[in-house]
Amino acid sequence: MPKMSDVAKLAGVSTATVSRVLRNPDTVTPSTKEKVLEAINQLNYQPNMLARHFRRTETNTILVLVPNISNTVFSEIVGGIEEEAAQNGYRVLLRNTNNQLENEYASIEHLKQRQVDGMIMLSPKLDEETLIEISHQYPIVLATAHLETPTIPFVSIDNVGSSEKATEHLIRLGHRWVAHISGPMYSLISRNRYEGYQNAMKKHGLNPEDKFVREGEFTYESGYEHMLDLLSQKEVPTAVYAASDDMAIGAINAANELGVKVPEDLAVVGFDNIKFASMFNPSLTTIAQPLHGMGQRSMELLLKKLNGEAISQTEHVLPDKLIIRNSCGAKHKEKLLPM
Amino acid sequence: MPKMSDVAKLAGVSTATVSRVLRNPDTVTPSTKEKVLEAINQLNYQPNMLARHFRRTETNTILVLVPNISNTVFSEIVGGIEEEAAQNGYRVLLRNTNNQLENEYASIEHLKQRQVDGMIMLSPKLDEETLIEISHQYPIVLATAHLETPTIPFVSIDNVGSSEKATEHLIRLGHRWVAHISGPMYSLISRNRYEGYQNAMKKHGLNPEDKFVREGEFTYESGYEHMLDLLSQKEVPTAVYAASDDMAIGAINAANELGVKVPEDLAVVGFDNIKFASMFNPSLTTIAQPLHGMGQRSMELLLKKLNGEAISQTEHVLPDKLIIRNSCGAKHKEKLLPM
DNA sequence: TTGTAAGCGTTATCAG
DNA sequence: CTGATAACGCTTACAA
Repeated sequence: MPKMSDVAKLAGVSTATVSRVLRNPDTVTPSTKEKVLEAINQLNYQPNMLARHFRRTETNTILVLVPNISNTVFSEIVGGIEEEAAQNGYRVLLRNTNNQLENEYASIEHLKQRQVDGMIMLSPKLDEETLIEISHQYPIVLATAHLETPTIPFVSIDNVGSSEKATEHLIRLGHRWVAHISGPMYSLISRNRYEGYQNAMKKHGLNPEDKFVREGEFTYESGYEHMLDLLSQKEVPTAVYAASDDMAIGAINAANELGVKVPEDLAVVGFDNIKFASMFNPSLTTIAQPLHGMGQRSMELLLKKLNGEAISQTEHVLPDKLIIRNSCGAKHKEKLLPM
Repeated sequence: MPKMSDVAKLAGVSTATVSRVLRNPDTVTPSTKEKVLEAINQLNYQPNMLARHFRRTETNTILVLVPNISNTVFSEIVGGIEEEAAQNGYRVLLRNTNNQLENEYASIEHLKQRQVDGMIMLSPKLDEETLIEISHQYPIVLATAHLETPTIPFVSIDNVGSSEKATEHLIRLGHRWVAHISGPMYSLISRNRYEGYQNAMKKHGLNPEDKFVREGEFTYESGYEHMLDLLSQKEVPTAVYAASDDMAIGAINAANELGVKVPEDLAVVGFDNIKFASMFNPSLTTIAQPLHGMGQRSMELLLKKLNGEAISQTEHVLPDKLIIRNSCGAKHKEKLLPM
């Protein structure tokens, strides 16, 4: 494995010059640059990044913490991050936390030990205090996350508003008994989506009764179980808004299991617009987040942090969109109720 | 940021001793070890991994190349890898190739530049020659891949046999016109699965006609398109075996689109047992690969390579399983035809 | 514009 | 069992 001194020797220059050719080519005379490049070629020299990183205490690599790599929501965000990173000479490495808080915490080690220069956390589960503490020491950005006190840059959508929109869509289709299967309440996102649901209900003079609200875990299984439960009551909802597509699909399958037809007997709206949402039968009406754009924006913010630029705005709320497909029954109806 | 020399000074020992406490605690007297640990604690010292890695020319990190992080097949394999890696003090970083050959090739840089010690490639697209060349220089292992010449350790299932099993299952349900939507033929896996399909057909005296075979790309869209095409012919298959669940789901939706009921009018079998296979309507009959186990095994093999142990066996074929659900119609039939 | 030389923080070798 | 010291390969003042 040839080293820089080998190249220097062959080119008849000093290692300093070789280093300059590699990192500041403009500060070197074309003719010597030529010689050096030729030597590099001849020896098939590759800089030892371990040495370079050590010397410069930086890696040009960022870490993305993904709760669950099999969730298309996250993989699309990662796509946006990678694009922006590549354009700026950064590498992206992913770490799957498997939704384990401990893994999330453990990944700070990568930063502490300087394996990566910065980190983007997708839907972090760590408490706000801990996050702020980390952010105090290392460049981090959050995505699909929301903070009470936006001291750390984060990228998100308006979860309250989008939830309101989703719920209102069901109400305008004539439903009065709209149920909600929420995400876990320890997550601010879940609380926000719940809040949006409540807002919409109240706005239309409906009472968001406890018997129609269930706290799920964003998973298929929890959607399934809670729907079985909701449908086993004396009074049964005619519509349900689930805070994730996985839960919405679970809910639909539970309804089918009980002979309740979707969307005829039960209208369903999900959240996320995962890849499977359009493939499922019935196709899912859902809220789409601008995932790619969210990834890009997060990386832009992280780049600013890495370059020591000031970040004037920490709260980045991007626009979402209600995508109407078949599960809500809108395509069966002639028209919606007025707003 | 305290360094080792700070700890040494505080503990009244040399840096060599501190280093020993950290890496070979048994070679140090308990009492001095105590002192050192206390100093470490007091200073909240964290070793600088960049320096350590540089010095030792190793990172204790491996890279997993994933074609598509949103494919549950891969995420489960990664789960197995991570488990095995963690037990052996290794970190796992992922890199999404997005199915781009160029990204796959580019990721060799991580190895060249020593950012990681080794690599596991999931379903690599690079040609065998290139792979062997890489393997000659760096520790790599392949998973869900198959080589003509098994010079590189790889973990796989018996794609021919499992395909045969899937096709035969349809034949035993009484189908004679069984179509096959394959993966791309540049991939050996696809060719193997196609071979299995052919074997089963011939074994039962059926002619695997070209008009019933289509080359897809493992994607939902390709399954959808090819099924539309298959069903638009004069003679129409009554069963289809798709080489991936994504394609099988696409095929089912295409059939539905044309008013062809699954499984009543068309029996479908997929491959992979992705998470959605059981959630879909109808639930998918499919071949399940022991994904977690495959991940584990790949990491075991990579560990051997990293430790310089000899690998006696390079070909690792794990057992698969046919999972019978609703899409094949077996649950409607009284009994299967004899083998 | 180029070269010299001093580190970066850790580990490994060799004495003691 | 412990300490002194020389690397590891690269970058970067500083000097020429």
